[in-house]
Amino acid sequence: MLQISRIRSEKENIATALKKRGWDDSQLDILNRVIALDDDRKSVQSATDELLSRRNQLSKEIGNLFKSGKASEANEAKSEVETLKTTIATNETKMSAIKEDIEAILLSIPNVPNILVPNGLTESDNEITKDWTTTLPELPESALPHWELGKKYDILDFELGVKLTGAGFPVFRKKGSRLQRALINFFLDEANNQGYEEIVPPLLVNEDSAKGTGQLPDKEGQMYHVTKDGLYLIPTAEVPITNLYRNDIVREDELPIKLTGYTPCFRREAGSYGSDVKGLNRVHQFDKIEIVQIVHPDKSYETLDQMVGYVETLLTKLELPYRILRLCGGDLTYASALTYDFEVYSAAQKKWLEVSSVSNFETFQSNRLKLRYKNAEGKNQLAHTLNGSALALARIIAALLENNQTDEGIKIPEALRKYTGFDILN
RNA sequence: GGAGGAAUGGCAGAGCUGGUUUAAUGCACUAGUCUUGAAAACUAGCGUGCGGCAACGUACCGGGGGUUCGAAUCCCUCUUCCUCCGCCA
Repeated sequence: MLQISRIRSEKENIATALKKRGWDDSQLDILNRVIALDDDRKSVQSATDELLSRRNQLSKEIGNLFKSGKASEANEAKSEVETLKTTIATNETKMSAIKEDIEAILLSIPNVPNILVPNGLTESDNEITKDWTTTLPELPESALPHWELGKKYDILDFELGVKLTGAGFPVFRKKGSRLQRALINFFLDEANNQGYEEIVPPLLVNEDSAKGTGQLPDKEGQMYHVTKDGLYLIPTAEVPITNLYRNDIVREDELPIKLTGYTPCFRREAGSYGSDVKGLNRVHQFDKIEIVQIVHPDKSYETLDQMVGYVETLLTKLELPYRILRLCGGDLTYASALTYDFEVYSAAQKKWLEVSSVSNFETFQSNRLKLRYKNAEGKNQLAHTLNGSALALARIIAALLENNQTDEGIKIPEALRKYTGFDILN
C-alpha cells in the first residue's frame, strides 16, 4: 500500500511508473481522487478536533461547577455539549466513510515499478539479464520427463496424492523423500551460513498477516481459506516471517534483519491447466525455503543484488542451468517494485521452470505492516522489505531428475551428496 | 469442552468507589555534569498515529460497541493469557 503523503509529493512520477503496468489515464485519475478525499479528510478532522477540544474543556468546567455547587451554570454547559455531540457524531461518521474510501483506493494501487523495470505487459517482455542458452544440456532421445522418472525409480507418486487429497498433491517415497529432505537441509544450511536467522513459523495465518504482506485483498482466491477459524494456509513463508515484524519499530542498528525459513507452501492455483501443470511443474503443495530481509531504505537495491547473487550460488552448486529475468511492468507482482525471476532449464521437457523470485517491495509492505525503524534523529521511518525463494523445491527436483538422468540412475550433484547420503538415485 | 481470574507505554507496576491522569512511580534507554576512564550520584529528555510552519490540538490504557456533560475507570461483546477440571500428541 502506498502512503498518501507519497502520492501527494510524487504524483507525476508515480503516474509515469504505473503506466509500465498498463495503467491508462482514466485509471490514473484515482490518484487525484484519493488526494481530493484526503483533503476532505483533513478539513473534517480539523473541524472535529476543534469540537472535541471544546467538549473536553466544557466537561472539565462542568465538573468544577458541580463541585462548587453552581448547578445551574453546569446544566447550561451540559446543554451546550449536547448540541456539540450531534455535530461531532455526524463528523465522525463522515470521516470514517472518507477513510474507508481512501483505504479502498490505496489498496487498489499496486506498487510503483522501479526505473529498471522494463516496459511491456506480457512474459515475452521480460528482460533476460543472464542466460545460459549456449550451454544447455543435451539429452539422448530416450530421455524421460520427471514424472516418468518418478515412476521408474518409485520416488514420486501423483496417483497416491490424488487418492489422499486430490490433484497437485504429490507423494514422495524412498530416495525421493530423502532427496527432498536433503534439499531442505542444504538450502537452510547455506542460508544460515549467510547470516540468515532460521525461523519455524506457523503454517496458518490470520487475516491481519495476510493483509500485511499484501496477499489480501489481491490474491485472496489463491490461498486456501479455513473459514471456520478465519485462517489462511500460507502460500509462502514470506507471510509469517515478514509479519514477525508487523507493528514494530526497530532500532536502526538492528538493520539489516535477515531471516530464513522452510515451510510447505499451499496454493490453490485456481484456473491453471494444460502442460504447464504437468508433474511437478505446478502443484498445490510444495516445499520452499524463503529468505527475507528488512533493511534501511538506502540499502535495499544493494541488498536485492546480493540476494540475487546468493540464489545464483545455490543454482551453481546444484549445477543447474539457469537464467535470470528482470520482470516487465505487466508481469511484476502487485506488491513489488522490482523482481528478478530465476528459471532453471528442465532438459527433458525442454522447458524453463521458475524456481525463484527475488523482489524488493520498498515500503509497500512495510507501510501496511507498520514496520518502522527509528533513525538517528529519533524519527520513525518505514523500512524496506525484500524476499526471495532460496529455493522452491518441486521444480528443482524436476530439473535435477531430468537433467542428471543416466543409464545407471540419477546423478546427485556433489554439493548435495553429504545430505542425501547417496551419489546416485536408482 | 467446563469454572474462575486477568489484559495499562521497551519492561515492571499504580490508577479501576468515573472529573487537575491527555496515565504516577521504578527500571531500562538517550544527552549532559562530575571522573584519567568507567561505575555511582545528580540534571534533563524519553510511547504511537493524525492535523498544524509552530505553539498546540486530538485520538489511542487487548479489539469492537454502549452509558454519561465527561470513561483507563461503569455496561455489553469478541480475542488472548493465567489458575483449576476434563480430553490429548
